[in-house]
Amino acid sequence: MTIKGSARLRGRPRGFALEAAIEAGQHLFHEHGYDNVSVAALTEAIGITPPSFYAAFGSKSAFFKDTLRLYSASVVPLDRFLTPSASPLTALGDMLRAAAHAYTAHPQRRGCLILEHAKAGATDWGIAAAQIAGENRVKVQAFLEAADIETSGRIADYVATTMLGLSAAAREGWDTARLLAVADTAAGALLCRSVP
Amino acid sequence: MTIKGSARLRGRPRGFALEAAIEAGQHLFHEHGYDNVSVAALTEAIGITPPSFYAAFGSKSAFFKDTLRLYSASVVPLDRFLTPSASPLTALGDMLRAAAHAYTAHPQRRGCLILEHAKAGATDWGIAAAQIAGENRVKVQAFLEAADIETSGRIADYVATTMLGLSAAAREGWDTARLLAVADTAAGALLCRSVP
DNA sequence: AATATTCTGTAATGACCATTAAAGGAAGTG
DNA sequence: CACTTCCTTTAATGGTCATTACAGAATATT
Repeated sequence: MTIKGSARLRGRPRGFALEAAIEAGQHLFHEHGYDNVSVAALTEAIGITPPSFYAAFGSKSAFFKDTLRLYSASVVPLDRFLTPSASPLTALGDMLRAAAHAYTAHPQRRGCLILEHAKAGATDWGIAAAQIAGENRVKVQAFLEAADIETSGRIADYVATTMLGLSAAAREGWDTARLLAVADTAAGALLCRSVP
Repeated sequence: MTIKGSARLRGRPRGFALEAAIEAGQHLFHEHGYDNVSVAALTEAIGITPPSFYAAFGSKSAFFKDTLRLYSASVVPLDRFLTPSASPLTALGDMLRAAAHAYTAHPQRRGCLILEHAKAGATDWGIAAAQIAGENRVKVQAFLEAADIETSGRIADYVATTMLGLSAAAREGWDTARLLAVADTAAGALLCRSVP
């Protein structure tokens, strides 16, 4: 019944797959939010008991950070859009449109797992989410600076705010078409008077 | 020690002011969010004990709805901007700039109390917040339709999303200048290619 | 086979949560 | 003054929460 074989380990083998457990937790956190997901709900979804959960992941917040890592590595392909191919501002518009799609792709799990957890106060899991969000904003700004775009900070802030708005609107239940129209409008704003 | 005299009432008079209590609760909810404010914290801030709280307000969520009403009646002067004075799109831009200011006016209590609570799942307090947010969006759209602006729904959605983004960015700690620059960019987008 | 090591299950821990039962206090009405 | 009505206080209620002792089970090493 062993599943993941990094092998070489001594004692009783783990009876469940780490990655599948993290994915199940990611889905729960994404749908309901950190505070509304209990450890009991997590262990039931994974199919294990609390001691197995704590032996494998340490704590609820540490497990949440694992799901954050999996999410940012798999769901948000930021670097796919930040390539020096076409016009940089067009690329950002495409990124906004992709976000509009991604944030409404699954009827549950609306919005962005990272952004929706980045406003929590001083909790360590909120800080972790805010840090990833900040790193992504820095990537956007660096991408603009590399393309010699003036007011890169201002445009990066505008894009980041629009992503926050799209994520929040998705969580309020807006459908793909409405979010896509908003992304189109924002993308047009980038092209129109980007350096006022 | 009676404070508010609606008089005419029979029994022992209430030992605290209703409105001051609601304002204190509004500040706590705004700073920490509904779930992170316990009834114990509320009663301590007000200076009363739980039974007085429940006798006066019924429940925590009913009290929160009271704070929502006070907030939307006092803090968000939406109708101030939706007057048929200048250009409608300019008015919306001014509204966005005012939001950027309001959402960062108090170092605690960042963002919009209503918008930040409008994404909660099926809780009655979340539904109440979402309803107020929806009503405000309808007001914006009606304002645009009254001015014979085409694609009023699309523009209302763009403005609503921008407000959501501004509120979320404020909660992440952005200062007034950054939010104001974002609002300027969004306001420019409204004027530039509003009917694409 | 013996032992060390790691996982798993049952069941509990203490903390906090929203809410309330019961009794006493303060005002009005008769 | 007697009585009703409403507020306030103390102290509890049952529930859920994240986390963990403890004992048993499964694997590796010796």
